[in-house]
Amino acid sequence: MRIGELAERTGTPRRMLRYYEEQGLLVPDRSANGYRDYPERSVDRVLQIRGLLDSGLPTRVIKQILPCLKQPRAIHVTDATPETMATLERELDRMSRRIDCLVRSRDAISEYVAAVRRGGTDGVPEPACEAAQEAVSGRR
DNA sequence: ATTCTAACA
DNA sequence: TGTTAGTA
Repeated sequence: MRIGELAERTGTPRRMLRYYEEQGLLVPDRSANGYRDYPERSVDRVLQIRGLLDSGLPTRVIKQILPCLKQPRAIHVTDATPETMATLERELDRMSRRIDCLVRSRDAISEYVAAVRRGGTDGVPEPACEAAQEAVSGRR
């Protein structure tokens, strides 16, 4: 399939699809006319890439483990070289920190939203306001 | 009509 | 990232 179809089927901008190629992730074949030609499996592959990206993994790390990933899903790296394992452990750490941050943000924003719904736009308790501001700005 | 590359602000 | 240009 060509880039347009893959873009629609994965909800990913063509621009990003070309970017992934630049970064060495999904490198498609080229048809005679020079158009990128993606195999069916690309749909899952793009979804997997996006999932990893959304999880905060940098493209360089994804590039490092993507070729080892088992077709469908599940992040089971086939050949676990010690270097790769070290990278993965570092990422695991970052993820945990990120999750903590997200939880704080969710709770703070949730509290703020609840406060606004119950009281007017003005009578919002200071604590909820500050907590939300803090969370949104990524501080702490 | 679609895609391609490259590059601007 | 949007977008535009000039192609194939």
